[in-house]
Amino acid sequence: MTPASADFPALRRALLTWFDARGRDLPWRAGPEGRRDPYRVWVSEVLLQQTQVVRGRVYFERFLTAFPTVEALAAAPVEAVLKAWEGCGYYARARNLHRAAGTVAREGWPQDYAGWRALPGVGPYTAAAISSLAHGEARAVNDGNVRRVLARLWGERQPTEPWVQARADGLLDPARPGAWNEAVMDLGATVCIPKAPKCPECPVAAWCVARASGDPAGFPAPKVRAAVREVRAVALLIGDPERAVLERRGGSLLGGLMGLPTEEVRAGEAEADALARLSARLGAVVMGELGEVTHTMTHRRVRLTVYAAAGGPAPVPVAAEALSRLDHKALRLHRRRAESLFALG
DNA sequence: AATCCGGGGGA
DNA sequence: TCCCCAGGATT
Repeated sequence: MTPASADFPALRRALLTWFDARGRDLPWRAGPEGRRDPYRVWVSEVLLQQTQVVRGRVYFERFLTAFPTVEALAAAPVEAVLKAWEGCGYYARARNLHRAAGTVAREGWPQDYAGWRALPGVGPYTAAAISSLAHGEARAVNDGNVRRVLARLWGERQPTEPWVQARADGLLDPARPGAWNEAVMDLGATVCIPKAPKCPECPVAAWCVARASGDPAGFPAPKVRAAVREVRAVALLIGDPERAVLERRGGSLLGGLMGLPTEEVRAGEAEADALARLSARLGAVVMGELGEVTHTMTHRRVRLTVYAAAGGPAPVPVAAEALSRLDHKALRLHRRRAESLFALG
C-alpha cells in the first residue's frame, strides 16, 4: 500500500489526468504550461505565502493593476507598494518584492532555481514554484498542501521538512514538473483538505496509507503552536479619521506601515504612565478616552486604548497611507464616539 | 529546529 | 475557539 517507486508512473498519470480535468482556473495560470509569465507567477507566489487563494486573488488583481510590470514595480516608491498590500499582512513580503524588483529591473530575469532563490523573499518553496512553472525546471515544491498530501500518502504522522522534500523530489513528474506541482497543490486545496478529506473523489486514494488506516484526517498530526501573548498599548488620535497624526512603524512588526502614535503598556506599568510617556513624546495634550479596540494577530492579542489628543505634529491625509487593520479599527472609534454623542444630544 | 511575522476562512 | 493557509528570515 505504501507508494513504492514502481507505482510512481501510474500514480503520476492518475493525478495529472485528474488535474487536466479538474485543476483550478486561476488568473496567474495564464500562458503555456511550463512557460508561464514570470512576473505574474512571482507576484502570485509571494502573495500566496501563508495566504489563502480566495484572498490572494483579490490582492493579485489589485497589485497587477497598480504595478503591471516589474519595471513599474521597481520604479514605484515602497510606500505605494505597501499601500497596495494594505490589509494583506506579512508586510515584509511587499518590502522584499519591491527590493527584488529593483534587482530584476537592473539585472534581468533570473533563469533558474538558484537565480530566483537569491532574491529577497524567495525561499525554497517560491524558487521551486517559479522555476518549474515559468522555466519548466524539474523542482518539487514543498508547501502546506504538499506536506499534508504526502504525509497521508505515506501514512507519516510527523513529517519533517527533509522528509517531505525527499518524497516530493522522488514523486515529481519529470516530464511535467510545473503541472505536477500545481496538481499536488490543487489536490491538497480541494480534495485532500485538512479536515474531512474527500477521499471518494481522490484520484490517488488507491495508493494512500492514511485512507487505508480509516482516519486520513489524523495525518499529519497538528503542529504545536506558541501561546498567544496578551499585549496592552495606548494610542493617540490627533485629528479625525480622514486627517490624523501618523507615525511610520519600524522593526519587523508592521514595519513600513503608518499608524497612530502608540506606546506599549509595559509589564507592571499603569496604563496612565504609558499614556503620559506617549503624550510627552509627541508634545500633545490628551483630551479624553475614545474607547478600546482589540486585535488578534497570529501570536499576540493587542488591547489598544485610544485617546483623543491635540497638539503635536501635523495631521496628514490618512487615505494615502498604508495602515494595519489595528489602526483602521482605532480610527473608527472616532466616528462611533461622534455618533453616540449625537444620539445623546 | 524554533520563533516571529498578519489576517482571515471555515468548522 | 481552534486550525490552517501555494513561507521566509532570523537565530
